[in-house]
Amino acid sequence: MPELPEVETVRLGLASHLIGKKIKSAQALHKRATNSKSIAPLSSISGSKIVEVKRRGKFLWLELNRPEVVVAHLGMSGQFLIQPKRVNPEKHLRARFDLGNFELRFVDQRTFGWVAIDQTIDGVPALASHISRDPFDPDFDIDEVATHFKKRKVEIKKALLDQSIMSGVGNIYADEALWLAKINPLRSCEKLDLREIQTVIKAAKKVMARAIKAGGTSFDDLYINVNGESGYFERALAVYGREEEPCRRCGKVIKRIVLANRSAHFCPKCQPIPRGSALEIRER
DNA sequence: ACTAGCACCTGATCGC
DNA sequence: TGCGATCAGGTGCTAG
Repeated sequence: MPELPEVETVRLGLASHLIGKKIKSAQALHKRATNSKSIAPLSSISGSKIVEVKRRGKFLWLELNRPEVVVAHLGMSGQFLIQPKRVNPEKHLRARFDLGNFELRFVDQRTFGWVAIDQTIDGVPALASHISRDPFDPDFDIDEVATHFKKRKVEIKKALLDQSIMSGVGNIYADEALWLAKINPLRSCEKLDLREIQTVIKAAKKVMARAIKAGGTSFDDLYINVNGESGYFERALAVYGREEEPCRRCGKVIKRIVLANRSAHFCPKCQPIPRGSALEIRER
């Protein structure tokens, strides 16, 4: 569920509540809550102090006053909540961290999310070492990333979802970025010129920056910030979830197709279907 | 190195 | 009221 803007909203919330706090104790409450590659049980960080909260793409981690980090991925439905201790356990509570006056809780309906204790390599948790930089990383190199995209033979939307090329973009913001860039999701990476690829990358950064300002996209209570509040970017979405509704730019009806077993939404006028694609031949 | 396909879960919704 | 099919914001692993 959560993509970069939602994870960044969570990171900001965690940073404001947790920096400088001491973890009295920590425990996992579900067998899938701890990533199988965790180098130690959550309880091993008892007594450590939280120094910083970091993010790369959709991966989050807490830096401590010791070499290990607490790394987490929210999967499709994970959430971190700052809660008074007296609040009853949530239905899908998977792990809890005792911070003294309050608790940090990891809640996750679908259990695709996880937390882990990990070591870092060049400042990045080993569990996230295969994840490329996201567009907000100061060392993000747009020329290098555009060249990487250009070498791929898959549709641009599939490549946007590949976190090893560029991280942070998920199904919502891939569709939104392509709409903003006026590029059809079915266009092949290798047939796009570098200028078009750069337009897509810049559009992805722009739409995610706007979403961060709005506190992320909430369709329901599966995505909420650390205080339990929803983000309000949903009302700004141009194509995602808007099948059969008018394009906000040209008025044409938004189409939905299936790509890589997931929904893709686009405006057939603003984002012309590539010549020769199966979809284009069917439409002729 | 790249790609497709599936597995991993719970819950909401929809058609019958 | 029930029941199966389908869908949902993601990623990791496998085989080719």
